Amino acid sequence: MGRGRAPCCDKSKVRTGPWSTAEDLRLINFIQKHGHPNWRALPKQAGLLRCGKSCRLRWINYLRPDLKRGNFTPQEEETIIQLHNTIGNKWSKIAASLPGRTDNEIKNVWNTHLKKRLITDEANKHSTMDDHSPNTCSSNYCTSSSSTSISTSGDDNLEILHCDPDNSPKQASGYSDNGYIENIPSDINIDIGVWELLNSNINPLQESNKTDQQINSCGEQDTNLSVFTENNVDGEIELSKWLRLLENELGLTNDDGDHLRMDGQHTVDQQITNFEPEISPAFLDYSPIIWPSSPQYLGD
DNA sequence: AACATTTGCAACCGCATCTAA
DNA sequence: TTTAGATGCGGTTGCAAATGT
Repeated sequence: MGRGRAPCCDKSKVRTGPWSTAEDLRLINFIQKHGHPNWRALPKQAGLLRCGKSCRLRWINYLRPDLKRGNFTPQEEETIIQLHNTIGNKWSKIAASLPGRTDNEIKNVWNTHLKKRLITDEANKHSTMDDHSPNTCSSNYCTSSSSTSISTSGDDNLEILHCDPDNSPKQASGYSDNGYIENIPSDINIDIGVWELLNSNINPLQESNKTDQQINSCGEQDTNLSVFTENNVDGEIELSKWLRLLENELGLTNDDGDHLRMDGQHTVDQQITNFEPEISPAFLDYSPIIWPSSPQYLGD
């Protein structure tokens, strides 16, 4: 161990920053097909202009199908507090005790909520000892500035992965200055679509006249992306077609099938098109998926 | 309404550790 | 056993959204 550390990649040749929908789909597609035996080689094999570490992080923290989403339950928070009290900042160890949660997520929750809450509770305890006033700040996420209570539903907020309009993302904003879309309409729910599409049972290309249902944000129409299977020899072609369907759903193409930026302008990204011309440059560049993973995107 | 500040979290960085040749 | 590359991990940062003034 302890060799001189070689750069993990040539930073000038990789993309950084938020992942686009197409990048996510391409990563998902590749891992579904091939797994991830070698993260370093994966970006090139998958046609992604990303560092292997970035791909790994994206998959582990965001795209893995077994991830839980939504707020932490009081039980989970209690587990984190107890384990942190025992082993400290061993986030991966703590995450191992919380199935579906990532070390990064736990770290963020600790730093943004739990640590502050413990400090507040400690302060309250001391003040209570002074004036014997009841501690009214026992609810979760009750910080000094607000009292956003979290859902305590028994199914750990898994409802957000289904078609619950009340829990759909209220807004997802991108970076208009960089060409990212300004807003994703809340009724698109791309977050739901991806995994439901991946897990569903009807080949979209055999059922191509059912586009509306296939890419339906609610995923109520069962679909099967056979493009994601090893056995499909035309997988890449089918994937391209499927991505086009998805682009249509997202409004990334016009009626003629031309690729559009979300602002309606045509666009070309030569770097990306060099990899796979079938994939819309607009799609690769201008549509970051915003998953409903954070309380701010959830309904009241 | 406009601006400033705070919050929350995805993503990045770099060191530690693991693994295979 | 040594070495180099790959992966894991924890700290930190950047930025959009939320909130306050």
